[in-house]
Amino acid sequence: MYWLMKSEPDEVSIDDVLTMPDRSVEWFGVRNYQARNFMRDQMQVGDGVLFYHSGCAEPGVAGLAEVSRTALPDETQFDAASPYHDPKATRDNPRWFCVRVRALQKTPLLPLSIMRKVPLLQEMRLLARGNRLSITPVTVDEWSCIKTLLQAS
DNA sequence: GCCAACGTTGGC
DNA sequence: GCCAACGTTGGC
Repeated sequence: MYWLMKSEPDEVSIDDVLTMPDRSVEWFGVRNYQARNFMRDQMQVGDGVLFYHSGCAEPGVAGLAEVSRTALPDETQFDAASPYHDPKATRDNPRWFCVRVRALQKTPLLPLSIMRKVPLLQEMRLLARGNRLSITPVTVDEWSCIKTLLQAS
């Protein structure tokens, strides 16, 4: 399957991940049940990932990545010092899970503003009115379209 | 900084 | 189970 995963570049950018060991990072900090369920129940090793920068001056797809490990409990939920701490989570009954994501390459930025204008992308979950999900599925057609756009730029 | 949209919480 | 209040997301 294919996914789009949002990250704030001030927190973890595509450049950051490319400098990490194995060029990969735990996708910690997701605290939304729908996004959690995608990671826990559906994401498989090898799934394609559009690495999206959000909450920044120019939001958009900034790189290509892949799922490199299926979901495990998100350690930050147990860490009282973490902003992602969840007092209701226990080791025996974890609430939050995260996959590991390996960056493959940085790409020229494909801005959200451009994606909104591409006819083939109009049905993207990302573009749906009021969408706030930080992880959204991407269809095969959308994936192909975006890869073409990235190569063209 | 604003604010629309949505998710979660908690009283009832 | 309802729903008002509140908090968060995230583009602009």
